[in-house]
Amino acid sequence: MSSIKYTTKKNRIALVDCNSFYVSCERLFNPKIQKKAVVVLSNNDGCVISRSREAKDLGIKMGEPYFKVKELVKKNKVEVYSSNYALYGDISRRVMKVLKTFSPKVEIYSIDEAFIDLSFIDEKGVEDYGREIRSRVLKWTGIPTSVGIASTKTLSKVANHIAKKEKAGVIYLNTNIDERLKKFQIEDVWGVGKQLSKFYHKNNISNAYDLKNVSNTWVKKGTNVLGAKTAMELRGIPCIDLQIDQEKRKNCCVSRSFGRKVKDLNELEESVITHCLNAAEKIRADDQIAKTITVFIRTSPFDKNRRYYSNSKTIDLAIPTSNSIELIKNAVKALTDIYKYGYAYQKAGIILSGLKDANQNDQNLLTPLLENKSKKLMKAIDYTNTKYGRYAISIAQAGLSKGWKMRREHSSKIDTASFDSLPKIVV
DNA sequence: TCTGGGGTCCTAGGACCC
DNA sequence: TCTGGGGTCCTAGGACCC
Repeated sequence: MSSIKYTTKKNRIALVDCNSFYVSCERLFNPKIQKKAVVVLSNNDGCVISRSREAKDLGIKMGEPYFKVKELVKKNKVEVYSSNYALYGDISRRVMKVLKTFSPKVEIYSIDEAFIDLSFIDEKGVEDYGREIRSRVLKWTGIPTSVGIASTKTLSKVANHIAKKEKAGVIYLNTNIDERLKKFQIEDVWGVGKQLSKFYHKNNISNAYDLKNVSNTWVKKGTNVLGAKTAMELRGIPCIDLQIDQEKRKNCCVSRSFGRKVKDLNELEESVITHCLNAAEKIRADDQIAKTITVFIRTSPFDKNRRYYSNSKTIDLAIPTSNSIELIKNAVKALTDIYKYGYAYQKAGIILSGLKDANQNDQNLLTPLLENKSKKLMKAIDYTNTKYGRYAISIAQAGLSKGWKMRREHSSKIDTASFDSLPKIVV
């Protein structure tokens, strides 16, 4: 296993994970749903993606299609919310800011969780430190969290999982590790998904302890280097480094399911152009340019009565760019190539890839000339849209009707950037 | 009727070169 | 009839994550 780098230094890593994050965000601004069963739905009100403890206890599963639990929801008076990512993103930034007061080394792993290096904290004091993290985040942001602490990222994930399950708040996985791992199902291990679970079960590895005790060569042969890293980490040998500095994204995807089926090429075009505008704006905000653009469309994979069609087309851009007009031109070309008449489309999207810093684009003599021409226009559009709201300036092809737009029937309409939605206190 | 969206990393295999 | 071998680079697709 010489190919896997690891250190033998004694680490302490905490994983802080917000409890039912989206639900907790909605609860912040709505005291009435504090003790109630609450769920938050994915885009298009499609699936349940966040559940309060009470909703979990009712048997509502993560990722379950909303229409399948509608009856249950009605019967038990579950509060239902469409997702509000602007709000969750804002609260997330506040939580992360608090976490950074506890350690110089914080990896923001997702919208609702972060790894924190606590190696500098004494072993005896680390559990108390974890409790302090919980209470400060709760006090300063109102968001409840669970904290798992262990010697590797994978083990801190295990500890966090246990903390949530046992409602313990903080778990420091330091003693009786093997006993804990024996009760930890293999499919719950970080990095073990559906396929790997199947493979491990077939080979009589059914819990984390089993995986910890098989040979590295065997794991690597049967899976890949990531599988072997997971096994090593379960042994307490750190193989997955903390990623402190936020690297810029390498791809940028914007896609949506439609609120209703779409057959018409013009409507598909409108949606693709709208996605294109959003993606271009995103990468410009990071000062990036794209090398290629991919357009994809598909019909519903769940509709058994109709033939499934899914296709995508990637275009290499002659000159990498973040220019909306240029990107749209290529997107429309790609869409026309893959569009087939007669299908009821369910989703469309675009992916900008091969992203790099705009100022690195120097291999082409023409580049500065062409880029400058449009840079000012793009800047003006971005500025206006930030100041006066999304879509203040758009382009005509993006359409105005947008009959294909997604459903959002349960929005709380909370906007933390707007005074209108601040809670009112009546005295 | 109604099933999300946005990422990362790894690997196999093709293209290409000498 | 007989059609090298080894290296690099790139990409599509798969698996995983939240």
